[in-house]
Amino acid sequence: MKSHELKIYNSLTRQKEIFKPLQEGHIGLYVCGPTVYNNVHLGNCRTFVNFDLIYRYLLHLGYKVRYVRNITDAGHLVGDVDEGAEDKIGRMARLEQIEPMEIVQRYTLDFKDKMQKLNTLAPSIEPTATGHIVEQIEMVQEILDKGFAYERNGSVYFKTVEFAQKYPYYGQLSGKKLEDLLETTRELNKQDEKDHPADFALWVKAPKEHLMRWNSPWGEGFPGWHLECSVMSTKYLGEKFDIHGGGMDLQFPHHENEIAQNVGCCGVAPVQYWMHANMLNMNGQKMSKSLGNSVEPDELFNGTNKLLSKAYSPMIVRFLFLQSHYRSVSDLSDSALLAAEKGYRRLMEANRNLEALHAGGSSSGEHDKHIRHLIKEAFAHMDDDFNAPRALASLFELATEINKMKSGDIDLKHISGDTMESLKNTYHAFIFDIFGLKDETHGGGGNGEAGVVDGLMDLVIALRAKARDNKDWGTSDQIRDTLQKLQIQLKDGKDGTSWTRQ
RNA sequence: GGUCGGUUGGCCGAGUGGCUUAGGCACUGGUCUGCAAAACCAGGUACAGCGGUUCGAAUCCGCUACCGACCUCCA
Repeated sequence: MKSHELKIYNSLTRQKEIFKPLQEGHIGLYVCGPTVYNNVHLGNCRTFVNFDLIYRYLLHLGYKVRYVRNITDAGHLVGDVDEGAEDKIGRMARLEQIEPMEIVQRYTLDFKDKMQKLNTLAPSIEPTATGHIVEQIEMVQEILDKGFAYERNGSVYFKTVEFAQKYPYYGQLSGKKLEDLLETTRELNKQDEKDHPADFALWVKAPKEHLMRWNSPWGEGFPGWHLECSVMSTKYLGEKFDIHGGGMDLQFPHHENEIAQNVGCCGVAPVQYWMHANMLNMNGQKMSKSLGNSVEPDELFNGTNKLLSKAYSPMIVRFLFLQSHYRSVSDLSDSALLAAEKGYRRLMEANRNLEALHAGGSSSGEHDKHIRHLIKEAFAHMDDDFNAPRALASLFELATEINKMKSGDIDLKHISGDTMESLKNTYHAFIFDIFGLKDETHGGGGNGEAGVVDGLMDLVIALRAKARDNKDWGTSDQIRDTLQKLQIQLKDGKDGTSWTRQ
């Protein structure tokens, strides 16, 4: 365990707090995952990359983390329960005339594919709502037993108002007052069977045409959307656990209701630190199909969208996400992606330059001190509510130092071996372990071909060097131009030629 | 309408009371180079508007304008 003082912004208290796990050295982390009724939304990707960063940093600090991220494959409705709401997955299944579980399978695979491309670590557990119907029914029963729910025509609703009167919790997370909620909620319409508009469904009676249905003590139905997270976090992380995350838009009502369910069932507030990741815009506006500024992850990776001038690899997208803080709105645009690509390449280049450097002397001068300071600073920024953009800025300042060492502007004699080693460790840890980036500017595209490509390139570069020694510019340029067409760029420097993929 | 958040230089994006030159991209100058590209080094521009608190505010308070989120099960 590293001795860091980690601060986390807690949505519940609206301030940064020093992080203390419930159990020394262990962390329970729950993140609300996707509803698999469609290709994963790019904004959703940002949220999961942000929590991947958080997960990775906690691991880096030496914590044992149990990271649970659910997959919602039932219960998430389109429209309003009272007006013939339809399950999102059931709806897609009906439209495409296939089984709901085919929808679930298709989009779960899509989701995992994108998560893998973005180099996120797999969670420890990825439970599904349909895999926990029994547990959900049990929790509904417990809440009924505690008196915080009522059955009505085969559905079960949570008594929000009574709950709010007994416990001080309701509205705390989202900063809402129940009176305001009641005031602004629509008039009760005649079909509404709930006692209060703020009551929400724990179990919903399935209409005749509803595809996804299970038996329960209250008849055939399906679980309310908020319930699965309460059930699965409790089952895998306990009644109280450390961190619960999700997108900002889940804060209300999803997370607020989740707390109510947990407290109503178990009598304790479930979460120590609530964390919410902010939204992703496209060209300054919310990404939406109606605005015509929607971009799918695949379109981004393939460059098949009108709003983009070219394809951007997943690592560039990940880098872009790292450049803004998780609690800030981030704006995606073609120019932002182009800028991210350049920045990403500069960072990777600096890292390769660093790897080729060898530790210098014993004396330590001004630059040695500066480098040590920047290293310390980079970690301090991560400790301050996972401030990746600031940590990244420190790495870029170190990049300048690295490049100066390479060019000889900084004499390696004035850099101690310890500092050099610490610098290499820091760079490696940040880029690959914490930021979760991969160097796509070199190598053979996986499959263990990197070594072969490197060897071939060494050969080609050596042959070209020979031609250049003979002033055979024709051959030299032929090699350079042919490689360029293969997206490989040769870079003639003072101390030989290097190359990168474009 | 209610609640909450935001408005930083050409663009993106950090920063919450006094030096942060934040950083990235773009731009300009230079270095390197057979030519070129790339790379590297160096440099400038900002804190929505008005008023207040303070010795001192991008940072705190108030008002105005604009943008956004949630409230209506899009992360």
